[in-house]
Amino acid sequence: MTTSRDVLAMLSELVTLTSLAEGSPQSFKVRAYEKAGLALEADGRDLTTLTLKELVAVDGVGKATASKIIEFVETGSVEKLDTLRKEFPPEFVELSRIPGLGPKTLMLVRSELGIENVDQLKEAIAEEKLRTLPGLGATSEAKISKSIERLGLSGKDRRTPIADALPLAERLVEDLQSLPETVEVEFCGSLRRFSETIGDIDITVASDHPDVVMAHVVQHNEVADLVVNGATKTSFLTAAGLQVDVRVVAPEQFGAATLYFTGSKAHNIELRQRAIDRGMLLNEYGLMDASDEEMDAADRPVVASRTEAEIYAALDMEFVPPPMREGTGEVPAASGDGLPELVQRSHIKGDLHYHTDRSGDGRSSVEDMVDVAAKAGYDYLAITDHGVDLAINGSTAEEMLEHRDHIAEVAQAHPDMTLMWGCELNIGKSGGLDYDADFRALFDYTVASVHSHYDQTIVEQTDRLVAAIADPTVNSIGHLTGRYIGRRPGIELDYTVLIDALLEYDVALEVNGALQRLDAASDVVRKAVDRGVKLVINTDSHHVSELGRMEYGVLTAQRGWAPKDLVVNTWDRNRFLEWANGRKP
DNA sequence: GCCGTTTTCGGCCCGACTGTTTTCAGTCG
Repeated sequence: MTTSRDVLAMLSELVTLTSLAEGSPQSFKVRAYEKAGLALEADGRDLTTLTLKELVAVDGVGKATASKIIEFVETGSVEKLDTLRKEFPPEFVELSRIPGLGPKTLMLVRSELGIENVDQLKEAIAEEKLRTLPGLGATSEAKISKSIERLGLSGKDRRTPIADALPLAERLVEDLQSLPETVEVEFCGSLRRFSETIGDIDITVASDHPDVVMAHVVQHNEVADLVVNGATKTSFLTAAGLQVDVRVVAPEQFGAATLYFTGSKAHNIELRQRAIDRGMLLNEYGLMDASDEEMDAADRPVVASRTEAEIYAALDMEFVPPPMREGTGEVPAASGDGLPELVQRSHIKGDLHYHTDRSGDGRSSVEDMVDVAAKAGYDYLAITDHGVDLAINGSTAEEMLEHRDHIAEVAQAHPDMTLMWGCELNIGKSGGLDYDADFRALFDYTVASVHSHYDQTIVEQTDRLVAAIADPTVNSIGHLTGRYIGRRPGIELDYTVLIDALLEYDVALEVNGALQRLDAASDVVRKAVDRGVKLVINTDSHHVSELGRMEYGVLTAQRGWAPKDLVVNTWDRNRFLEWANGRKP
């Protein structure tokens, strides 16, 4: 059966192969496919059910792309794609993954040397044949040779989980900040947009002394291999094969630079188009008045450049928070009807998925966990240690009752905070939950989550979740798919059915702030938000050091366009408690 | 391939770095 994901994969392959055929990834045809793919992904509807007319109605999708999608859904293949596949077999396409080897050079080595795969390319390099081609020399040959060696270890399509990239980026920013010549530093790119996997780390430095900053970067102990080293830009690979790009700009250009390097590419293109429509030019150095076309680019009067906020304002737009900058409707929204009132970290009034050492995997005492929550300024807190079904980590009914008394004691020391005795229920293979229904009903608050049986069909998994959602003792669904980003994919679900159930039973969907999880994922959050599903942002803390995850959960929710009012733990205490008690049998 | 207060053609975001040239093409983001 063809799915939306298959359609998007088909378009993605069309992008790859067409950029070879056109000789440039910047070709307008390639960009058109790319744009159509992004637009359809953001659309969220089941692409296999849309008519030609409905497809063409999507901004960025024309008749040609729409016809290909219909052809694909009806026949399982696309003639144009089949033709391209014959021209560019997989082993040849594999060559395009080599960094530094673009479509032009690729077609040159194919036509001149008959190279069709990596082995033949290696052979040609060994025989020093590449350097004989026009535009190439011994240096290029050596560079390509090196790129082949690290193929798969680094480069174009290797993604790093955010949990690995964020700590490194924070260390690098801190290090660069310590230079006296540095005015400001920020990591940008997909990391700042809080994408769950990162292609490379982009760092923008504001300084009047780019030479000092570049010299400092080159000698940094994280540098395993220098890729690029210019006057204002240095790129290097870490020992783990992650690429880091550092760019230096003048302090008065910092806003334009961070805006540009944060992207996304699609967001930037829309902003630049908006600038052009207003007789201006937007690049990484600023927003310039371009009404005098004769004028040298360098002489154009700067309209805004110091901060991102000034640039958005000069483009007659609301400020767009980085997590929303994906080119999925945020530019028109920020220029017209307005962005939603996004949830912010400062709105959060409580954590509702929170462990203590009552759980086998908890590592801090009730006293300490409650203490740090109180210091974080929360009005309410649900202690949700594991239920009995999670054998190693869970607690029996008797242990849970003792735990309740313990929590009540600790609560006396925190009169300003409502402390709830809760539970993280385990969703069994077919949707069963811990204890019996009467006992479950005793808890002040529950979060139900999947911890096992990851290998069932999408229908079985969806049924299992719906069964849990329908149970009147369940307040929320925790880490929806059980994924670990980059390590374990998580269960597959029918989101239409899932969202219907969440709405019907008024159960909140968790956005789990653990960096390895960020579950529900931002695209699922956006689907849920569109339908008005209630959300809850939690840390799933198991230790007093993990409360910072709330920020990560908030950023993920922002990527899903989550408005404050749909997030139940932004509500004041009475409103929240009324909702939480609403389902009690 | 897509799009249209210049609507069926002629535009389409913008710049740094590198290696090869000696003014620029290719690649990348």
